[in-house]
Amino acid sequence: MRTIDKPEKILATALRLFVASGFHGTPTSKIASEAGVSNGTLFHYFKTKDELVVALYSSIKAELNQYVAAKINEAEAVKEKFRNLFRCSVEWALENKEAFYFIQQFHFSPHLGLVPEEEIRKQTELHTSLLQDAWHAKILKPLPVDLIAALTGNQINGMYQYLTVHAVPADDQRKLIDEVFELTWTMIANPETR
Amino acid sequence: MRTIDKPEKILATALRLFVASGFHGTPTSKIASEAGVSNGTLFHYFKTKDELVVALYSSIKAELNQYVAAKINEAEAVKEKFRNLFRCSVEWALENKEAFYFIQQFHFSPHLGLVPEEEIRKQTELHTSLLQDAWHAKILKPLPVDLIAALTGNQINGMYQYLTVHAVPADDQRKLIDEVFELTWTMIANPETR
DNA sequence: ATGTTTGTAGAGTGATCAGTCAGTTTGTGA
DNA sequence: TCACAAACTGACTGATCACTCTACAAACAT
Repeated sequence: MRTIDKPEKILATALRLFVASGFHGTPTSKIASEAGVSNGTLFHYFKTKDELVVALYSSIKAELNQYVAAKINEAEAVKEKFRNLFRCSVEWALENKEAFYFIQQFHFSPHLGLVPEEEIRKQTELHTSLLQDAWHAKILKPLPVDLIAALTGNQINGMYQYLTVHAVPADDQRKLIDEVFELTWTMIANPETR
Repeated sequence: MRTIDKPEKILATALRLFVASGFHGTPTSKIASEAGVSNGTLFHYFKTKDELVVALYSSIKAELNQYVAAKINEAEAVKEKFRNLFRCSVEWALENKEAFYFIQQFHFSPHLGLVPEEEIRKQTELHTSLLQDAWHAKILKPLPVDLIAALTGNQINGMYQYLTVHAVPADDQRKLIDEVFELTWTMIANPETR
């Protein structure tokens, strides 16, 4: 039982290879060898390749959620919470480009259907509860909550996409992110409530 | 030379299967048989599987562009053009869900790198020229054009995502799309210019 | 008619890959 | 010290797949 972290090493290697060549494009044998484990070991920890893919998705989502949740709770006011959510998500995405890319890749793949309903709910709980609260407090425009969720989620994607293809100095980057957040907030916030 | 439209039949079948099972998840043999052609015929028209995937992407993009371009030119004012662009894109996506899903799937796959630079430019020409014009006329906020492009593009995705999971009556749908467009426009338009 | 090109078929092939298995090593508890 | 389990190995396998090849048929040209 020499293992320090074989499953994690496998997941990390799989992430790198999946992003480079796609799920089906990367053989399990390559994942195993590049992770420094044998073929058998990989299947010892993950019964099937699909299970590996899903496990990778879940672990990445969990990490992202943990990261964001911590920062959100630092804030008091709802708007601050949203700002932190926006900021953190973008920053995390920029610091974990492969992981963020993988999430999107996974989202547009048949593997998404393999994730149990309950897990999906858990993963989105943070966002939904925040949105629900804000909506009930009439802080948001009278639009469907799910629509607001979809729009804000995609604002993050847009911000991320721009910053990945256009290198921007760190200072300007922060400013830009906050600027775009303000635009987003104006878009979804009810101007009548203060 | 019995062919009526075998290449198109192949592309249509490939689209359906790719969306259902992913690129690598669908064998060329299945595409051929479900399209009603032989295995050899498929490779007669498309030298490799990758070429088929890229050809499918190009044809879909071309179709979308043609559809949108026609409607944009109906409008005079810049804002109307943007509105038509937004409306059409969402409507096309809803009427061609598989195709729109495929575009995204393709975008987050290694195949994207196989599309020649020039083709990509052609495909985005419509959007970029429209944005460039608006930006030079100072109609838009003083933000990088590419950022505005990324944000608006993702607004369309968000709108599409919401409407695919929440069935909405056609009338309400139109209203909602226009409402979200107004929000988007407020977000990117320079309030000082009329 | 005759040759040539183009379209179509489908059996065949070599390579690849997910997953297995029989066996070895390493740690653990009595 | 020994028994037992869990971790680990890598050769192996059966299936699958992208792509080829040979053969034939239809259209067209001369």
